[in-house]
Amino acid sequence: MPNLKDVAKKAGLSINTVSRVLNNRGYISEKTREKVYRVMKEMNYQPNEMARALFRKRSNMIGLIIPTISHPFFAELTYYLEYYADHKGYKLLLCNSNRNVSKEVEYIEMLKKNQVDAIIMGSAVLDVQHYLHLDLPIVSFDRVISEDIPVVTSNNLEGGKLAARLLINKGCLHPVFIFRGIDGPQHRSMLAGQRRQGYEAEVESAGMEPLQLQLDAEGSKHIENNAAIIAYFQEHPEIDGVFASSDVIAAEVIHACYLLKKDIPSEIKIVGYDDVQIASLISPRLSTVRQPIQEMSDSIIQLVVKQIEGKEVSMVNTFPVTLVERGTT
Amino acid sequence: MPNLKDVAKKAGLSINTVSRVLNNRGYISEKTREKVYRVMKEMNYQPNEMARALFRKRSNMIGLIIPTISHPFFAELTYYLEYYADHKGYKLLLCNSNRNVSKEVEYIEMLKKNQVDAIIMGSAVLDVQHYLHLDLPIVSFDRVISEDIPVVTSNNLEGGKLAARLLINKGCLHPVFIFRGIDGPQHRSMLAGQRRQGYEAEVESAGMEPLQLQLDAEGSKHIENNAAIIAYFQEHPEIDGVFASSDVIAAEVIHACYLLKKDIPSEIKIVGYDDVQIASLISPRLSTVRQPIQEMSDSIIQLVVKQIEGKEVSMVNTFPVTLVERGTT
DNA sequence: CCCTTTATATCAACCGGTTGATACAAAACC
DNA sequence: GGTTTTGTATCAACCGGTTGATATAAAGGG
Repeated sequence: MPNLKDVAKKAGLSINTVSRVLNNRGYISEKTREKVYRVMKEMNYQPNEMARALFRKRSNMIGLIIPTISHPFFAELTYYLEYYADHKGYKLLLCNSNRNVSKEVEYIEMLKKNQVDAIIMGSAVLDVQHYLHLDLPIVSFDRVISEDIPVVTSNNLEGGKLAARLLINKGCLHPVFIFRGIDGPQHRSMLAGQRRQGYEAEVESAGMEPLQLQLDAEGSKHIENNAAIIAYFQEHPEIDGVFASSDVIAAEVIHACYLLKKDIPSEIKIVGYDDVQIASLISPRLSTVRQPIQEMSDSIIQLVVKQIEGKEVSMVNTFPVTLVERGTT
Repeated sequence: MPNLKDVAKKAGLSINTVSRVLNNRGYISEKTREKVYRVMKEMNYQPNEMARALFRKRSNMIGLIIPTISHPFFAELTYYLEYYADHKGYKLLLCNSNRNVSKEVEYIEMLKKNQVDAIIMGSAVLDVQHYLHLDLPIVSFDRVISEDIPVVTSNNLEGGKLAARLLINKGCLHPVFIFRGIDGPQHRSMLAGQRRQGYEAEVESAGMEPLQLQLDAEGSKHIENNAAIIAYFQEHPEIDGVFASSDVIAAEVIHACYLLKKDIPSEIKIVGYDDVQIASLISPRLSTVRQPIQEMSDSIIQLVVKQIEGKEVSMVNTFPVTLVERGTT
């Protein structure tokens, strides 16, 4: 690969002059400029962005840490994050933490060593202290890390209420909230926990008992979840409505119903959360609480860029959710 | 952020000595070594990997270009690619091309400027010529770019045959192959086209006509696909089996059957391709041709690393597929 | 005790760029 | 024509590291 020196030599100029052409700095004659461009094209010269980054102390890279890209929600989120990052001239470094604490620590260190300009945390199992001396712009997703780290989230409380209200309005008398361990009460700071709270509030105010079923956090194997859901349905045959904390869990619930030959929506109604592709792909199509993933991604990137540019940002960025009624209610 | 100079000053040593400790080069006394480590810990020093990369001409970054991370297949592939890359000390730079030619060109240039050590092409709509003067290790996925660029793929021909044979064995008399435009005959070099060929060969040898339905390449909107599938089923009521070129398409077919109240598997049988999460999430669970995504990802990373290290690699790497029979056949 | 090893630390050049200060020439002004 | 202004190109230092060559001191050998 040719470098500036090669270009300069071939053009009969000094390195700095060529660099000046590249950066549009100082006075350069048209003749010189054209010659430089010509030679660059001839040699197929590409500036070394690493060298530039080193000098400028700006890599234009953003580290993205999520539990796993194979989850549809994070896949869609990441798609849009990459889209908006690219628009602003940033590249995305992908990290799957699997919600593993030590992996998260390692990735944060790695990203810092690699001079990313900012980190987007979509997985956050670490304590605040780890972030204090990080000295790097961060945007958190769906979890409050600390008061001075901006967070982007959907209105989970409202989402929980919407889902509960829909089930109630459709005549459910015994709805249950089904969630993964990670989304549960033990992780208070996890904003997704508010889905549960919204659901509880609404169900209680309708004079019903807010039932819950917690699936094993690690048991992402469908079989285990499936067994747990089926067992729960058999123990509680009165259940006639489900609010699942994600569309993927809702799909598992639907499958359990299929196996138990419970008809949807006549015998049991189901509401998911997220509105990812799978929601409109399964049969019947899933009623769900829609998070505006694209807008949220846009916001995340904007917050990242603003912070990098040293501007003020708002700390809590909550996006409205909307109810999407389809075939399961 | 402290740098080597700061560490050296605080430890009362020269920069180079400290660098030697970091790199385990030359003779260093235990005392010196310990002192350096202590000071580094005290200052929370992290070496600047960009500077190291600049000198070593090795960024330890791999560029990944795929159509879109939001497709479940690429999401799972990417999950494992990141996993194995991380194991070998490489980071992944994510690029969604949307199968857009100019995007692909831009991304390739960007990756080159950013000094990635190699590129994994999961999207490849470009001509060979673009890759010729790239002068960078490449591994292609599911598409032969040129003779000297290694490719990793599943045995698509065999997969097509397996699927067709399953449908035939289960008694289908009028099976149809449904695929997206991009996977079709016009892209001969696309190995996924071989799924069709395998299917055709098997169906013909059973004395039946190999029917086909091509969905709009761009119409990734479910609605359009759905309408197309439903229309096809209404025009061809004799259809009693479907081989879909991906699990996502199979899900769309299942949904069309749900709307048309065609019972699966009694009235119509369906086989997908990939065996991604969604296959075991939909109801009934999808029979499909399984690609060994994890092993393929491992192989891709191995090919990448070998090439970076200047070793010889095999050009064609075909992985066996297996039939996974579930509820749709 | 001198000479060779062996251990330890430093000098200086380099990776591929950027940029403030500066030299030099040509054009513009009075 | 001398002086200022403006245009053009170069010098040298820097970003944060790495490394071959070299200097210096301590230990070992005869």
